[in-house]
Amino acid sequence: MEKEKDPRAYDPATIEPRWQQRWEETGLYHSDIDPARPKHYALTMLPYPSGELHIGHWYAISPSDAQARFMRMRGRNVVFPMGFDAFGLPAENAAIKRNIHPKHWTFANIERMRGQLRRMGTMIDWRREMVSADPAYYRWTQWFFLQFFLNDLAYRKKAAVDWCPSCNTTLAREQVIGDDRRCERCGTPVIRKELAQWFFRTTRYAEELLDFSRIDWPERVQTLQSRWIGRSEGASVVFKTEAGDPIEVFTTRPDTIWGATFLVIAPEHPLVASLTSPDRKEEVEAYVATATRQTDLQREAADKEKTGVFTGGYVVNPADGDRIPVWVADYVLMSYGTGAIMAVPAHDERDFDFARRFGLEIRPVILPEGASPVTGDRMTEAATDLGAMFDSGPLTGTPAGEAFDRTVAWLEEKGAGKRTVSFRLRDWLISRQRYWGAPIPIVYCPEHGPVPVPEDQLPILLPDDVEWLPTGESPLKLHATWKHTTCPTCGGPAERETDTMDTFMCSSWYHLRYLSPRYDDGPFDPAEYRYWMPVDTYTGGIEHATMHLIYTRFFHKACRDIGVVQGDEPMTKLRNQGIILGEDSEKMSKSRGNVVAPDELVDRYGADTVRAYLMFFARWDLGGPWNSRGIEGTSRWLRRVWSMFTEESEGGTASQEVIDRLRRKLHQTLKQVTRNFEDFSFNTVVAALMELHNEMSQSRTDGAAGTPAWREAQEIYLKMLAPVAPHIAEELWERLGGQGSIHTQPWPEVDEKAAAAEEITLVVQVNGKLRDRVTVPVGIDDDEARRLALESEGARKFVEGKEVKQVIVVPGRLVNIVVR
RNA sequence: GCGAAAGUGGCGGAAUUGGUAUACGCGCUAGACUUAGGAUCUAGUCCCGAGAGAUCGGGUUGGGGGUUCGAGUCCCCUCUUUCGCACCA
Repeated sequence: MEKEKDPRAYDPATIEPRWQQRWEETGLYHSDIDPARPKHYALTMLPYPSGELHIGHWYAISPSDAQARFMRMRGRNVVFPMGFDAFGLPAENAAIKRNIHPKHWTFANIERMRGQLRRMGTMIDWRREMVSADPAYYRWTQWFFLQFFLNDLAYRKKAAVDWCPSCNTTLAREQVIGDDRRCERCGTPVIRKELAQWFFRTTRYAEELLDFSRIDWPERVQTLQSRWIGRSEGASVVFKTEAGDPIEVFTTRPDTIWGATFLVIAPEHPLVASLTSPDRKEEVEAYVATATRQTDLQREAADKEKTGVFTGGYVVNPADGDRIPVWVADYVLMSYGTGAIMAVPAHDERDFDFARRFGLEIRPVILPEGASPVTGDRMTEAATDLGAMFDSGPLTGTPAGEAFDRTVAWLEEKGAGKRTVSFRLRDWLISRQRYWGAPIPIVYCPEHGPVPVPEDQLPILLPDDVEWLPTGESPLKLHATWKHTTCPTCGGPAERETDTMDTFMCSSWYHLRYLSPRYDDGPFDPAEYRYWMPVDTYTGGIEHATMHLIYTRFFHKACRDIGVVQGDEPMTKLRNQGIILGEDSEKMSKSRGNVVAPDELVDRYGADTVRAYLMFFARWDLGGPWNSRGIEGTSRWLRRVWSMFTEESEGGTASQEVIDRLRRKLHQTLKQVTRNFEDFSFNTVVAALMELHNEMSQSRTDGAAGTPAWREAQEIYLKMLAPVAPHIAEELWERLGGQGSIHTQPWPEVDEKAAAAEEITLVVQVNGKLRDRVTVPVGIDDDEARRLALESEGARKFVEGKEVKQVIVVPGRLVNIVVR
């Protein structure tokens, strides 16, 4: 069944490798500083070298590449770099499973993925590649850690941290996902562990991170980040224990303070022991022990009935001097606010539930508008709406709108409280008890405590000879010699920090290393920074909204304040692609067997077809299920384009009308494609090119081939096709006799005159319903349009015998006749 | 529970942002070419009704209401799906 190959047929398997090689040889995609041209930094999120590129990588990268190519043709000096986020757990897991060194596994994967990226036909400048696991890179990751340490942005603290028992490491808060608090990577429910760990002070930037006014990021990402940061305005109020110890609480409703009938503190609160009376000691300790042992999953289940225990201690409400009991309950979290709340059951649902359960007093002090007064024992639910204050001492009668401000002012005057803002965001835990990461450049000296490793001793290299089986301790700790060193301060014996850094630390600054990956005097060459930064367009998945995309913004702002970088934001414009699902509309996974392998598709259709189909098959920001039949249509289109450009055709006999129609469609398409590329609306780019191809085919049938207009259409067509399908466009450009590479051609200019129609179809409506269409000259005046509409046959049938009340003329579009 | 996004033919989707709904592609139907077709080409293809026919009428953007000369688009209510957060004081 072997079929004879037609030598004239479109054969991507031949032309694609040929052009890839030629582009590489000529350095077509090298981008260097050029002060004469406006720069454009196009960045797409770097892949993790997991083995090979899957279709999701192609979906993220190839449209981003097309957009970058478009910007280049529009006259920008575009840099489109690529690298590998090469540290991380999968390398260790693979190493354990296959008994190969994580380094070998990782770098073999990188080699393979580089080849795939080349095969994709990307405009990557490979001279700028960075690999985060390369000592030349992580030397500077460690350097950044030192800058943070020296500027009080990194600190070590013993705290209850999230621990993944499967990955055997701590996780940042952001890496714990879902209602059942699972590990972001492996899905195992996390547990709590008390450990001394390194943190970055991300919370110091909480307020600034909420400001998106300088960047063009999707609303969705802004919302996700804002909610993650979780800003609440309120007041901190100090209650005093009978022993005189202050207990600070945070409340968003200071106006309800006269209704506070008890206080609740978290089981981990430092004052639990001192508040507990001897007779309650046993019960309180038992409760605290249980609460601590429980996972957060069990503790934070929202529908769980509230538990708690009375400490036997009391505090004084600073508002009215009332003595109120202190309870311990796990519905109060040590990690938010101050770990203590004033409970106002009348006006807070959680406090209401708790008070009902334990028979505590419910004392209403706010009357929401329209509500009628009730006593506490008759309330069926908390009245959480704002309202006028009553039974509130000197502030009784304060209306809803002023309640908050006046109470805070009153408390401030008394020295009992002040206005504060609380954030949900927590500091970033960066310690990991794993081998395959950048070692934290700290030495512990018995004399001097944690001492930073001097800059000139970086990088702290990872040793190759380790046992990387996870034990819960860092593998570096178990190495015979690695951790033993001397104190940089006193020269005495000391031990290295054996934890490594979260890989999100590596990916927080990779866009800077691309600028000068071999630079030795700093993390990046300042001259390159000045020219290229900030990133103009950043593309990648939305799943990083509250992880990488918060970290990298924090990192940039922190570095700005240290004086390492300039500007307030690292990435000006962000665009997210959606997710490609399997053909069964389920998430792709090996176990489901619904994985689409891009290499097989390239073998069968060629990279250009795969690129074009990925741009065409769905809205880029939404993604959707794969359709293996759909790609045939895109393949067919490129084959037809090939034929249209390569087949000899008679022509030159076309009428002026045919020529005009061709040029109109051509320039209208150019206008649309330009706009769609700017908007990342890739599916309509391809659709428009298909439409224009159809029009050109028709024109050729009508004798347009061989005319100057045909030649113009061919050239513009290829230029518009070039970002989408770079190989076929380049090949056909050469065959057409084009000068140089098509990828360095300027983007064509729209001929507005050609695009404008001489005649338009005027829609005639009667009472808003389409009744006729009339062809009219383009500049027709309203009166004439009205006359033609009223005379049109289609309209007359519906107007006859009725009174014309009104005629609406939308110039160039339609006439609507309103009758009764 | 809170928040966000989406709902358009058999399917993926388009609609210049309030002005011809269903572009483009898949699939399907018929035909041509062919030893053959899961290749290629041509024509057709939202639904209902009438007509031999060209055509003609009616309906249609999850559902219901509203604003407007005119609504897929704006407003209100509602349903469904997806995602994010979830005892955050």
